Amino acid sequence: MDAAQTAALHESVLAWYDEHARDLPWRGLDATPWSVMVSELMLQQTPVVRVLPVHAAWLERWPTPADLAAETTGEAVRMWGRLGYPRRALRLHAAATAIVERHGGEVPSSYDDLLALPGVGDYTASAIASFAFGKRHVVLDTNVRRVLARAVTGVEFPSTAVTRAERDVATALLPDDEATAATWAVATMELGALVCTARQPACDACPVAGLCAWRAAGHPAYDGPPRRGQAWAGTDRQCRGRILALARDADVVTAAQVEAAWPGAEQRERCLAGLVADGLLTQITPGRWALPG
DNA sequence: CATCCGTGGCC
DNA sequence: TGGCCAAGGAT
Repeated sequence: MDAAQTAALHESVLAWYDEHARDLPWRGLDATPWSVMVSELMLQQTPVVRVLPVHAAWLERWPTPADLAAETTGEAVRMWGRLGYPRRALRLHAAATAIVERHGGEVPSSYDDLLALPGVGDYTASAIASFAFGKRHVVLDTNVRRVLARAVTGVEFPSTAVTRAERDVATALLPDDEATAATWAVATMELGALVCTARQPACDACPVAGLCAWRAAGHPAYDGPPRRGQAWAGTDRQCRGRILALARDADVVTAAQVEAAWPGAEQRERCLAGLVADGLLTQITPGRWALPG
């Protein structure tokens, strides 16, 4: 993609975002870095509509990292509700503690400091630095990867893992100006979330349809390696979810309740032990468990 | 690098 | 109906 095409791509996406961006709470002018950080952890593998109410309740109860750090991890897990992957609640709590200990209670602004926090990987560190602090970073999430795969590379879906070539493409497209780069990051994500979707891309409504390599090639079908879906029925994840749901909804969970929730004894015991090992559950007395206090 | 880790909605 | 997907991270 040459300089003129890159400029056209920037202009089209940024103009589209200016017009169509959703008014999400963590994007408001009054949104704190902590609000942005909480949203990013919650949004990992979780749809926006499900995050909205939990994010609001979370910020209401714990407006700063110090507020959360002063709480028990069990309360964080309970507040997490049914967002899924509850270890994220533990990581957010641990991150809040680290922020208090290492950063005076303020969410750090540098990529490296963010990356060092629990639950913060490359994507989340880049996203917080970019969205909360206006810094210039390549923000490669599933949406951006799909947009670039289609518009630039001309394939329907990106590879399973981020490749060097893919990162090079994203880096080459990142606007030089810091503020513009930050807007570009959120704008390309939004385009992937609202228009260039995985299942039914709305090419008719796409601001870069005229520049899209995948569309120009006639929307060739994906021909890469099969993208494995995650099994669910009968897995440890389902079993763990059942058990933890009991603990969220009560002060104490008994062995009888756990047995009623999952028939297989071996798997049940393994998952129970796993939840305790992960810090999601505490054994109070033999046969009785609760969220960590 | 492959696998594990929740949950719910959609076509 | 069930596979697929949703702002990934840790190991």
